[in-house]
Amino acid sequence: MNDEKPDMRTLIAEVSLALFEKRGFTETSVQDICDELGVTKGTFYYYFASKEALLMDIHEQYIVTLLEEQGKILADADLTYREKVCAILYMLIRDIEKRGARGRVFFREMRHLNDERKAKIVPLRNQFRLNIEQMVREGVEAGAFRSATNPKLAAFALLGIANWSYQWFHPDGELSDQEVADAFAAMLLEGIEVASRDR
Amino acid sequence: MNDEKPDMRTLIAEVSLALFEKRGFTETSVQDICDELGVTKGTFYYYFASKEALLMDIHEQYIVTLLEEQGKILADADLTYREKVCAILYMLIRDIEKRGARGRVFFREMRHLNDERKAKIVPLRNQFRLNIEQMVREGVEAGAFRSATNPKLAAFALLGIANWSYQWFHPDGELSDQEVADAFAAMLLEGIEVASRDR
DNA sequence: TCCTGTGTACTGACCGGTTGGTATGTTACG
DNA sequence: CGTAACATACCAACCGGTCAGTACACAGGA
Repeated sequence: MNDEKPDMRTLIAEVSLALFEKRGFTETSVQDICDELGVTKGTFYYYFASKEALLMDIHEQYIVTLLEEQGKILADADLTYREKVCAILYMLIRDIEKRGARGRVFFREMRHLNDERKAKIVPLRNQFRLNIEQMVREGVEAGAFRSATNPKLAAFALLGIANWSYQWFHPDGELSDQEVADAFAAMLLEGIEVASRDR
Repeated sequence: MNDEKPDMRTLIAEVSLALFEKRGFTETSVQDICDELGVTKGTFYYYFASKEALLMDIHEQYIVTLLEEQGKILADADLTYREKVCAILYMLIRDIEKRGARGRVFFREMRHLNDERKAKIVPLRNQFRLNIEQMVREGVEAGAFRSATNPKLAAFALLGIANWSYQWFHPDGELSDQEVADAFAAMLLEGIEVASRDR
């Protein structure tokens, strides 16, 4: 019903996000944002205390949503450890299409938050990684993953593969998000080498 | 003998690199660089045509050296495909210690180059990836890697794993660069899952 | 040996333009 | 009539970059 609620604050955040992604945080002036919306700086500072507060908003929203989605996957008792790896990878790759801009801004512009604000975001970001690490650890204990697996490094590898996709993956390319996620999961789970080892 | 040749141009580049890494390209003013060196802006612009020209210098030096090193590894006929994967990974991880600042600046600040300059760097950057892709393709043909392997995605996975390390790896941590590289190579080559599939 | 010319390396003052941010109106509406 | 939602005008600080001028080393001619 009330589908159209302009909500200037949200509008500012959305437009800013697009500009931050395209040109970067520092390279986007408050004036640029206002020009894009056809308002003046008075409006901006009526809704946000500072340019940095706006950036904080974007960061908080992104990581919190991400953690929620991850939580659902990891808590799902019906999934095997293999399926959890697939699901996390798919979630991150698909994410590029869904909230790619948010993700790119998140990784690239975090350093522009002041220390106090960073201290709120970084633990959340780390939590995301630690959750994966914990899942791998349990997978090792449950016998699903090799005993030689270092859970910490496995988590970093998974995140590296997924997050690096932000640099090249386009949803309208030759491979779909699902295909890419599946291929990555296969590599991480089974490796690319033909068997020539004892097991 | 003539070990000590101050060479102001090199000095400026070194100091700038450190500042760019710490604070970012845009956030580092030419004045900051000059203050650090105790010279004036006139000196800076005597040696560099612009702030961006300096950034280009840093980029060019980095990617060219990297491509050279990679070439040596990939051209080495004595190495197996497995060893080549290990060597590339080790090269990139060890690189973090050796020229970590250069690498971080390279990935983060490339967008501040103008189109013309980017057109010189991007192909070199792509070449690095394509070389890995080609190596994987040959490995598949030679029967060293699974036939199901997508060389393009495998190259992206390898680069993702290695390049993401820039975000967390510290050479003085609990794991050495060699250990990390080996563990990553094992994951990519053999996977983390225990065998439960047909092959 | 002295004088003079010349290029290098650098200084310091300055430019127009932009920045994030603010103080103070003005307007529309409940 | 009061308050929420803006507009307007402005600020000091800073930005990348320019430019005329200069200290000094060194070369060469007399």
